[in-house]
Amino acid sequence: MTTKPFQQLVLVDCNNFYVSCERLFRPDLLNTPMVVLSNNDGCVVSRSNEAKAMGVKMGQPWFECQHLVDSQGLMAFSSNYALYSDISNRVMAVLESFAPRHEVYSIDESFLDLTGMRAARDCGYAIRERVGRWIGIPVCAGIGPTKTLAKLANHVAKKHPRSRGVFDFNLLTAAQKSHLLARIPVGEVWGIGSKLSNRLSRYNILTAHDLKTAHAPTLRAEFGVVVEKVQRELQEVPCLKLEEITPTKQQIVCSRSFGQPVTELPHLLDAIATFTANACTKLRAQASQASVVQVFLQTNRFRSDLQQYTPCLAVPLPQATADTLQINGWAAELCRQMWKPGFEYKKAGVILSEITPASRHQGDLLDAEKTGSLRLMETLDRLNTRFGRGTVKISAQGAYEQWQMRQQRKSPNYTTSWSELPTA
DNA sequence: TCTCCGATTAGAC
DNA sequence: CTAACGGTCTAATCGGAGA
Repeated sequence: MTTKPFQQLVLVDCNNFYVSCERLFRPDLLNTPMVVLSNNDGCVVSRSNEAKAMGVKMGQPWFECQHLVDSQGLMAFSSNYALYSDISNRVMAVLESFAPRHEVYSIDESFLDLTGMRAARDCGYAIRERVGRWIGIPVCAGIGPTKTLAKLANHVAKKHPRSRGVFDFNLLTAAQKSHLLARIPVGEVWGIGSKLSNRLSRYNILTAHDLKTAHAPTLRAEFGVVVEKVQRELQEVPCLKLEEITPTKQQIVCSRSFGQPVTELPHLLDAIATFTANACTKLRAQASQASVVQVFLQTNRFRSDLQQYTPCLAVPLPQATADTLQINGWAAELCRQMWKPGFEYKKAGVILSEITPASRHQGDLLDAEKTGSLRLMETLDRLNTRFGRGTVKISAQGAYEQWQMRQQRKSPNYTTSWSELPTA
C-alpha cells in the first residue's frame, strides 16, 4: 500500500504590490517612503517598507498620516486599478509557466502546486528571479503541505531577510516546526482575524502552535467549523483545495463613496446608472443573468452631527437579465423611491443577486427586442474592452460629475493608455 | 419540529 | 479654514417566520 505523498503548495505573494507597481514607472522612488490610497483617497492600502517603518498602518485613514508628507517626505498615490490589474496579469502569466496546476487567489497572490517536485525551494528562488527580471515586481514564495502552511511559510519568507524571499516549511524537522509555530502569534494565521484571536486568547490559545495542539472538540464547539479547519490545516491535513477554476460570483456589487456629499436626485441617478453599468458588465463577463436588483444609499456615518439615513430596497425582476438598460430602469426606480430631500448622501451602490447562467433558451426566445438588446450589450462590451472602460455609456450616465470620487494623486495609465504615456 | 430566509458577523485583500 | 475613514466577496451562524 502506498501512502499519498504530501503536497507541496507554493504561495507566491507580491511585495507591497500596488507600491511596487507605481515604482515600475518611477524608479526614482525606489527608496522613497510611499503609500497607495484606497478609492476616494480614503485609506492607506499599500505601503513601502519605508512607510511601514514610519508607523503608517494598513487601512489607516489618509488624513491621519498626511502630516508625514511635510515632516518626513512621505508620498501618496491614488489607486490605479487599470495599472495594477495589467501588471498582475503579467505576473500571473509568468507564474503559470512554473506549474500547470495553480490558483490565482487575489490580485497579488497565487498558489502553485509543485507536489512531487524534488527541489521546491530552488523552484521558489527561480520564480522570484524570473518575476523580478521579467516583470520587475519583487515576490516572496512560501512552501507548505497545506494552503494555510504555505501562507504561513510565505509570511516567514517576507519577514526574515535570511530566507532571501523563499521559505519551505516541508524541509523542517518536527522540532523545528513546533519551534517556529510557537513563535507565530495566532492572529497571523490565515483565517484568524482580530476578533477570533481575541476570543482565542481567553482560552490561552496565543500562538499558531497553541491552535494546532488545542483540544479539537472544544475548539469546534466554541469556534465553529472555520477554526476547526484552520487547525486541521496547521496539522498538515489539507482541508482547502486548490480552486483552479474561479467559481462564478453569486452576487455582484458596485458601490462608491462620493467625492463630495450628494443631495440632488439627478446626481444620484447618474451615479446609480454608472454603478449599474459596471455591475452588468461584470455580470455579462461571467456569462450570467441576475434576477434581483438592489440599491442602497448612505449618508456619512462619521458625521454624527448630521441626520443619518441608510435605505436599501430590492426588487425581483420579472425575468432574469444582464441588460444594462433594463436593469438600470429598475435601479433608477428604486433610487427614486428611496431618495428624500434634506439628506447629504455620501455613498450609494447597486447589488445584483440571484445570479444564474445566461441561457438564451429561456422565455420567449424569438423576441426580437430581446435579441436586439443582447447584441447591443455585446457591442458595448467589446468597445469598452477595446478602447477602455467608459468609452461607450448609457444615456443616464455622465451628465453630472459632482459625485465622482476623489483621485487627486493618480499616476498615468502607463500600460493601458497610449494617450497617458509621458512624451520623451 | 423542521426548514427557509434575512440579517449579522467575520474574514481576506 | 475645516473636515477628512475603501470596495468586493464568501461562508457561517442565528433568530424568527412559516410549513
